[in-house]
Amino acid sequence: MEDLESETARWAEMPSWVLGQTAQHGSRLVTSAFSSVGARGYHYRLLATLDDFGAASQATLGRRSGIHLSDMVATVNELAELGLVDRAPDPADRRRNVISLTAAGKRQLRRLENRLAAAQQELLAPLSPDERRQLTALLSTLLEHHNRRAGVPETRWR
Amino acid sequence: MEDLESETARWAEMPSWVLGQTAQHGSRLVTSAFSSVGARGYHYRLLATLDDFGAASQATLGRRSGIHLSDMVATVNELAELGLVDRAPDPADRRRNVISLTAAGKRQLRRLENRLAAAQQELLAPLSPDERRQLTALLSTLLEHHNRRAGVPETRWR
DNA sequence: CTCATATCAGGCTTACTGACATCT
DNA sequence: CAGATGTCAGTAGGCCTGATATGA
Repeated sequence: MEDLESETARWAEMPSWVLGQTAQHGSRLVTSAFSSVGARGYHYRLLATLDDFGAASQATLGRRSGIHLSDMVATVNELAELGLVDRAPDPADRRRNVISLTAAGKRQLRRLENRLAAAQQELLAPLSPDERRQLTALLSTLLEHHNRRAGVPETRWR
Repeated sequence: MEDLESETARWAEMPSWVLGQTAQHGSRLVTSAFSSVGARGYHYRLLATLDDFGAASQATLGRRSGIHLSDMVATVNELAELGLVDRAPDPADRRRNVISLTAAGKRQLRRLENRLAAAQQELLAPLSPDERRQLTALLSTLLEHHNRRAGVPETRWR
């Protein structure tokens, strides 16, 4: 028999494709989880960074969160307008703004983490606990390898 | 000791994050592989679809390749301008354009597949053959599950 | 009339580039 | 002076929504 059954596109077998498509599903789940409370990825990352490391300048937050300085501006604008963070001039360095988490911001962060956790469950639903460990282990190996090659600075402090 | 070693952002442990970041590395590799011969993802997908299933209308190609009709226009424009595909009116149905692969298009497709294969190797470099199989198996399980839930029509013929 | 086809205009998110004025 | 900081404008790719004109 020939290949009468080539129902599948040839690229559908490429690891990069399977990886990318799966990641897209994950991304969709997370994005819609966030947007259900009026947030997007950058919002969560910035709020979580503030909660983890405390108030800081935008440049520092950018280094800690991996969000570009140029995108940081808009992100802080949006969160500040929602009252989730506070932007105040740094008296010690007049170039800087000190961004801090508000009480409302903390509450929103809690909500986002709940939604995020639920999204993880949904994403991994078809896998057993053991398979989940295998998957994240394999992915982590790849990620670490490529992060090193690309010289990605983990999380930086200053 | 407290958590002096929380060098890692909290979201860095989320499966969706590890998955997404890894996919991004894969995407980067593939994108740069394609762009090294002046192409992008949609170009490859359309050329491969034409090679697999033969000439067809843009609407059909959209269904087969998963490329949106609205993006199909631009993709065909670009490929036609490069002489990689041919766009001709369908005498049987004056609404349709029949898109076909040219000899140059076939050559470009060969190039793209070579680059793509190399990118796969680079992406999976740190994994053993066995680990690669495990990874793609796990990812495929997830992908199939979520594709079903989302009602993704595999590859369609007409 | 309804449906399919092709087109155009636009949006979205993440990531990133460059320019700029300001301050250290 | 070099360097850091914040801001603004704009790009790219992939995905998607909508409106439109045409023809089956």
